[in-house]
Amino acid sequence: MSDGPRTQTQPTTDEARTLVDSGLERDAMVTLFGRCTVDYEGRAASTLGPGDRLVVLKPDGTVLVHTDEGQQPVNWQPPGCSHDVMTEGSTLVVRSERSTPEELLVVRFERLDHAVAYDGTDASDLALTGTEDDLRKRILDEPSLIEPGFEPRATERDTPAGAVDIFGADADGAAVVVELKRRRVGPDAVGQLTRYVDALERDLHAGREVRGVLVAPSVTDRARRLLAKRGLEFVPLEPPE
Amino acid sequence: MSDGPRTQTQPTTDEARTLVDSGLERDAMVTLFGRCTVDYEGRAASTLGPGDRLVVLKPDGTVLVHTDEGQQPVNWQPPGCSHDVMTEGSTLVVRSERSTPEELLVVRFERLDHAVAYDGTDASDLALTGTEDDLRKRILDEPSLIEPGFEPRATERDTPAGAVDIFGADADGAAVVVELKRRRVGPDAVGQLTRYVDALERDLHAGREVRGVLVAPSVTDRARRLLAKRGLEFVPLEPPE
DNA sequence: AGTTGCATCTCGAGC
DNA sequence: GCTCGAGGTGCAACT
Repeated sequence: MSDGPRTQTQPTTDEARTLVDSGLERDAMVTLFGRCTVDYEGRAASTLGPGDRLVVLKPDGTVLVHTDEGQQPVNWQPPGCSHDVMTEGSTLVVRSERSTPEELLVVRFERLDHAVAYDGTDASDLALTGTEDDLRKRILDEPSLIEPGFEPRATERDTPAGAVDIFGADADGAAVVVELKRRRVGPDAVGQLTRYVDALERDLHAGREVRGVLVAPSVTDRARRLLAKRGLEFVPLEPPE
Repeated sequence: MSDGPRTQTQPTTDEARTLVDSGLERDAMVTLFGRCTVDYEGRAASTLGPGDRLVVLKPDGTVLVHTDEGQQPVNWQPPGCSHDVMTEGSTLVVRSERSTPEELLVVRFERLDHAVAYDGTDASDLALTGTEDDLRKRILDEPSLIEPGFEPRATERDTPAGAVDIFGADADGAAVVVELKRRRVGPDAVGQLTRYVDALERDLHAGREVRGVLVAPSVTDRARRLLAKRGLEFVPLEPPE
């Protein structure tokens, strides 16, 4: 059963520090809301002036600093950090640090409105459909979706340029490289397919043609032009469901 | 100044619905915590069984569903959605919907532990250094970092394959394409540079050599081999700060 | 609204 | 630990 969350409204810094410390100690998720500044240094470096934000501390070492806009946190720290909460006078300070790479995030609360520690468990896994893997299964199940006579020979076949999604042969026995994308593609996907085709043409007997087929729901104009210039093909196909 | 957040512990569904509705009405950030299931359908589709999660609703239409692990939300909705909160018996239900593309997220709370509406403002912008743009400025400031005699002629020069980061000439007057990356690069960056070099070699007088230079802190083995095979060059350089 | 490429991308799988 | 590519990527800039 649940006790409900430990919550404090307009707490003193000492009260809040205790709530955060004990919360993280027992693997709770902790949220803080108030006016704060944020400094980050690591792979890049940033500063953020004062503003009202929601700060989420997870027991796995994650930190998220969310403003009232946008899906992405304005600042963050990935899982694996060690959180450290302290007081500097009447200021609550959260330091989250990790190594490899060395990164430090510091949040300083000029004003703290609210602190909560949430205890909970989550045993469920997300079930997601409509991925590139679903598209691959669809093709392996019905190879003629690529073209009549297409025969898959390998998935994730390795080349000096990386792993090919599907490698196979056409009705004439020619090698075919298939690159899959779950959504409309641009020039980057053409570059990827090009790399694979080039690598296999060098790997296999010189002179043997290797066909390259891009499979996606659709392509942009520029991508279509690049495909044509490189002699590559496009098959429109969507992931199932 | 601040009244402090409106907060409810173990609220009834009606109480919570009112708090969420009025909170979003006045552009507050709203958080809910409890045992819930999540269903999503749009660019893909997903289901998530019951578990304890933190749900964040932003006034710009963002939804975030966070478990106690990971930096990324297990489910979400981007800005621009319209939130709808309702009750199904004793169950609180949040529906967030948008168009282009058509997407729907539904969160159903079997048990609701806590609801908060946070009022706040944030006028500060993030100041970030160490980006690719900083690296570009560094090179334009001191072109000899590429090589003695290098002269930048254009940034973001357009080609049929996309825009080139820096286009210039070497001491002999030969065309040089520079591709910048703020961090260690793999085969994808080589493919990108290859596309640009190929495009420019066709655009400029045939026969004129176009050099391709990848600028990054470092490259992977595979990327280095691909560079060599394509006759491209690498200059190790990091963004400033 | 569509395109293009960056991102402190994150994440998982493979090695 | 590093490498590589997918992602419901998000996001800004530009057309």
